[in-house]
Amino acid sequence: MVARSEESRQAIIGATLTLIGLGEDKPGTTVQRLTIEAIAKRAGVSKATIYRWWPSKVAVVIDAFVSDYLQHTPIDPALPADDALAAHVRSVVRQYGSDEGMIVAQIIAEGQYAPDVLRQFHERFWDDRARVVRELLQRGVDEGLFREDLNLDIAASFIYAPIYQRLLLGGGPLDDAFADDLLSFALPPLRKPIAR
Amino acid sequence: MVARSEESRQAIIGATLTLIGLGEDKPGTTVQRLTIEAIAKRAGVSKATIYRWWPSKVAVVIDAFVSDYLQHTPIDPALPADDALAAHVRSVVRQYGSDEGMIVAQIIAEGQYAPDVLRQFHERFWDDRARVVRELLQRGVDEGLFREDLNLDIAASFIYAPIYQRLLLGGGPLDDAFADDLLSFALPPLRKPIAR
Amino acid sequence: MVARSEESRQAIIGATLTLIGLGEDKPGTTVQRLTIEAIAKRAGVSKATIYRWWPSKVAVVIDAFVSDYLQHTPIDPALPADDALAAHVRSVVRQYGSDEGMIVAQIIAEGQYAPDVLRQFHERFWDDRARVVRELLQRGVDEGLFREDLNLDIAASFIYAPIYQRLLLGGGPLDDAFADDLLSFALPPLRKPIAR
Amino acid sequence: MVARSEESRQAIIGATLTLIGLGEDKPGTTVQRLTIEAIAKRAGVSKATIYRWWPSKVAVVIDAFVSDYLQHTPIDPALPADDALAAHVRSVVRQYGSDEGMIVAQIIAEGQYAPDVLRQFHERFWDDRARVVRELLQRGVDEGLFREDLNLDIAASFIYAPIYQRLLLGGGPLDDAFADDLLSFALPPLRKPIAR
DNA sequence: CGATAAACGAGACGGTACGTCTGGTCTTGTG
DNA sequence: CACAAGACCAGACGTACCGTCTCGTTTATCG
Repeated sequence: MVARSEESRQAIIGATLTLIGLGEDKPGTTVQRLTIEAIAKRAGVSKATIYRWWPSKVAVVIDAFVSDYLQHTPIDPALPADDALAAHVRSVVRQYGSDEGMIVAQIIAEGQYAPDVLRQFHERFWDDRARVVRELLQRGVDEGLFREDLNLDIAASFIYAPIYQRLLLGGGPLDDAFADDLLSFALPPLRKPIAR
Repeated sequence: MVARSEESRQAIIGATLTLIGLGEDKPGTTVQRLTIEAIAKRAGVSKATIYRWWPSKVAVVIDAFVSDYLQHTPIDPALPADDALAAHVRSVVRQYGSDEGMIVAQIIAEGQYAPDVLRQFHERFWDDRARVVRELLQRGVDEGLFREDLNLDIAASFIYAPIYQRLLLGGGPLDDAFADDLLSFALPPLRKPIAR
Repeated sequence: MVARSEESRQAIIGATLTLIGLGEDKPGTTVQRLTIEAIAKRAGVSKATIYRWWPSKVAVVIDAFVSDYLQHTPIDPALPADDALAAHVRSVVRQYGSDEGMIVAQIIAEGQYAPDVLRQFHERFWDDRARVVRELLQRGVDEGLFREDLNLDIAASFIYAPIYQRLLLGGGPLDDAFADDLLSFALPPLRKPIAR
Repeated sequence: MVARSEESRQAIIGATLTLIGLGEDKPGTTVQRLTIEAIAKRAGVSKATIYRWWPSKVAVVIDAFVSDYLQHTPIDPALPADDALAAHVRSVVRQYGSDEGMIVAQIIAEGQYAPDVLRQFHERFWDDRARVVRELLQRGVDEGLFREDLNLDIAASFIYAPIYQRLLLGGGPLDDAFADDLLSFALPPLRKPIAR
């Protein structure tokens, strides 16, 4: 018995990142045009080795992206919940406005054809972030900033919705101005109504 | 000079709809797996004829979908603006919950790799609907139902955002319950604050 | 009824000659790569017009070649038959060593696939020349230079054979040296044996 | 590394022979109409496999013809040189009068457009036969049958010339009568002049 | 410590589709 | 009504990848 070669794994992931334009050098294809053959060639690895360990090229892309590239957009526990949420949203928007956004968009695109890709996307991207935001919203409720009847799931999900919409459908840049528009639309209904 | 053959056009569009699962018979592939070769074969048409009139398979799909299939989700002018909006949202959600939604999702997916697909999507799907909703929102403002400082563009866009999110990212069914959640989240911030 | 357009005919023949590299300008394709479409385009003529008057592209080539290009290699009646034959052979060899030879070779090549092309070749190239040579051989017999039991048909044909062999199979240049080799091999057996 | 599949090679060569009409079954196209796609289909082989190992369809044809089909027309060392030559010529003429001749003619035809085809023809058909005939002529000289000043190259080449002429230009059948005509024309000049 | 079994590179293989090209036919409108 | 313009069907072209497979070759354990 021989253990899986960590060297090969790294080579494959590195080649993949380079090929989709996230590495040092800059070939820069799309996920659609990325081929297993190209990864194998650039990684100096046999096609069979890739097929042995990943079920599809998208799986390699997700693996590469998550394990070696993804930067987290943490939430500042020192800020009040509404400000922390605003900061988080701006950070996410900025992240999705860069090359990373394009890859995420392409992964979601591939997910339209492969349910397990979408599942992977949820497990490795979405769930963590949604949970963090849910907790933040709960904190806001606890702090008396947000209304008590808030449906955390729906709220957390809908705050992100316009970001993904713009990422996937376009219609304008993912920049700070957009983040501000988003916040000015989505924050008010979260707030506790002013006592009257 | 010889005019374009309407017969061929119909055959191509019909074959395309059938192949992606929207026709009478039910082959039912995805847009990704759909091939020009298959369309040509089923339409009894030469590949060259397709390439002559459409730049890509996605262009054929959009054309087929819009011109022969798309059902409009009209807005009832007799209802008050808020009720009309609610009815419209429920209608759109229901539409996207069906086979049509899958095709829209796949078109958007292809759009991640071809900017002009996304542009086509905007021109032939989005713009009309966004305009209609904008007008509806304006009517709501005029009727005194919605707040006067409403940014119509942003509002119209963000109302749709959760629908596309669920369509593309999953996370639950596109059904009436979802429509209600969406409305209960998105409608309140539109309303004119009750005079205090 | 409108008469056949001589203007079109000339344009088609001119375009064809140019395309196979015998015209003023020098595109220079082979007969194989020559297409009716290209002829039509360059002649400013519809494809249908060509198909109406010629059965195939090779027919156009033969027509163009024979009617507007072919140079005759006449036989000098002032010379003794053996010298006249030698001059004629040198002239033919020189002609076949040029661009014309390549076209003849290509016409013969096409003739392997179309019997009527070969027939045309005989009728419009070969028969005249063979007859002329036969007459020359007869003259040689009459003049007492050539043996009386000469089979004129066979002799005429076999004198040309090495020329076509070299034209079609290669093996060396079609130049004066070759003509001399040919003559020194083929002339002696024609001659009347020296009385012994 | 995996070795080349002899099975595939055989299938391709067999399919090719059948398609050009030399196999058991009898489709019988010409080399011109023969397509790589048809070979691949009939051989149950991928097009890529053919392209991997042969540069063109004519290369496949030559390979198939030479390696699996070509019959040698040996020279009988027991006969005197002139009789052996006559036997050889009759044998070659008979061979070229059959289906094999048609294929050879078509290969030469293709050679007009591809120099390397002609080169292959020389290397794999011509050179051997020419050498054998040269040796035979030499033997004839040694035996005192043929003249001592014979240019072996030219003589060997010119003996074949009328055969190729009739093969390629037609003008009559390649039968024994033709072989006899050829011999009665080409043999005498080879012979040593009778001492006078 | 030598056998053995997995992991690996290399790449051949049967397939499928690509987008381009040509052939030959047919249609329409113009001079 | 001959013609140009060119749309059309048919299908081959050569290329690129797919995913599977068989090769040796190379380790790393285990008997």
